[in-house]
Formats: sequence, C-alpha cells, structure tokens
Amino acid sequence: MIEQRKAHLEARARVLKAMAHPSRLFIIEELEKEERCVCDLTAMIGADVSTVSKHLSVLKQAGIVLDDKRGNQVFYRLRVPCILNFFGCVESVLESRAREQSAYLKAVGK
Amino acid sequence: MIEQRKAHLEARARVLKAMAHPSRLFIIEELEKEERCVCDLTAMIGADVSTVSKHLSVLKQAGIVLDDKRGNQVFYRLRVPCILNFFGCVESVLESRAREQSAYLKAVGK
DNA sequence: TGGCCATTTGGTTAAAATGCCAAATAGATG
DNA sequence: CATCTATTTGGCATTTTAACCAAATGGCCA
Repeated sequence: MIEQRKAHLEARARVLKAMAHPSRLFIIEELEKEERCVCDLTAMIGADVSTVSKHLSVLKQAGIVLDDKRGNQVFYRLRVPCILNFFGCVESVLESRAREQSAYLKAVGK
Repeated sequence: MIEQRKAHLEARARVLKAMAHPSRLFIIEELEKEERCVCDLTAMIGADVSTVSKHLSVLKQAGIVLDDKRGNQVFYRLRVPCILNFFGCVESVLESRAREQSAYLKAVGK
C-alpha cells in the first residue's frame, strides 16, 4: 500500500473511530440542533460527567467539535455541519440488512 | 435517552466501528472498484492472511460486504454501493482541520 | 478569601480490538 | 487418495477503550 494513501486512510479511520460510539453519536446529533454545555449533554446521556467530558474530548481531538468556555460552563458545537447527511450510507447499510432479515423471516414463515 | 433511540445509535455505531480501521477502509475503497478475493486484498495490504480474513469478517458481520465462494477462493463485494459518497463529510472534517492548522502555521510565520 | 459550581484529569479495572502464528477446513488437482 | 492452495478459526500477547470514582482546576459570587 502506498505510504501517502496509508496516511490518508489512517486519518479517515481516526475520524470514524471518534464517531463510533453511541454516546458520541448522540452528542453529534444533539449538536446538530444547537450548541450544548457539558452539563446538558451529561443529563441527557445519563452517565458520569467525567465520562461525557472524555467523550467530548475524543470528538474535539478528532476535529469534530469545537469548545467555547463561557463563565464556568463549556459549550460545544460541531465544527462541520454535514453530519446528518453523512449518515445516509450508514442507514443504507442498516436498511439493507433489515430488509434481508425480514425477507428471511418471511421465508421461514415467521 | 429514549430506549429506541439508544438502540438506533448503537446500530449506527456498530457500522461505523466496523469501518474505523485503515485496512478496512482500504478494503472498502478497493471493493468499490470491483470485487476481490482474499488473496488479492492480502497482497495489497501486506499483512498476514489471517489478519485480512478477520477484517473481512468484521465488515461482513456489520453488513458492509457480502462474500461469494467460487472454487477455492472467496470473493468479497460491497453490499451497498454508496460508500464513496459517504466520505464527503469525513473529508470535510479533515479539510477543516487542515485549513486551521495551515492558518496557524502562517500566523506564526512558518 | 472561602466556598460553590462546572468541567477536566488521573487512577483503576474490565472489556474489546489487533495482529501474528499455528492448526483446521474446503476445494481443486495430480 | 495425497497433496496443494485459499481461507477461516483458535489461541495468545499486547494495546486500546470505556466507565466510574476521586481529586484537581478554573470561574463566580457572597
């Protein structure tokens, strides 16, 4: 594999890896609507604050979100606005599998 | 977090996680062009066959690829054809960071 | 300043991912 | 049938992730 291509694939993989967690996807979806402080997100997710803070740190590290400290709160927002669109294909994968499974169930008469 | 939404986020996360590895992204890109046997992919990636086989198994498990045994070879192809399109946003994230970093370098006179 | 609030960081533990080797499996072929 | 090739599976060592608790940090306000 060519070195430059490898580097590019690694960069992409890092972004995907950062997104590949239910809580982090939740955060991304919420930030699509509006910016949020850590406390809001923590309440919505229902995990320890430190856990949520670390998820946010992963997203920030990957360049997916930006943070903005105001008073004693920190507000997060998406760096790039296209994430919803981004999921078209993930959904296609899920739907494709769902269709196949329901066809199977039908075939075995369930 | 609502139970149904949680399940949906978990399903999405599983797909993303399956994609979030350089070798698996490489496989996806190659399969976009044409189907490939394990031996081809192994040669291109340059890892142990068993390693590549396990990567393929991850992608299959996630519903991203399909396999087809012909003779003593197994050919893999994408289950869903939209992956290239899927990367528009990942690229946006990468470009956004790149722009920011180069602006920084410029600012400090490098 | 002292204390409160929001957030981050460090530490620990458990679980999952990665990669290789070796062995098992399945098909093709002499 | 013996054997070769392609692929998968099992086992193992190492690394990475994830979650919580506890402690540290930073800003606000009495």
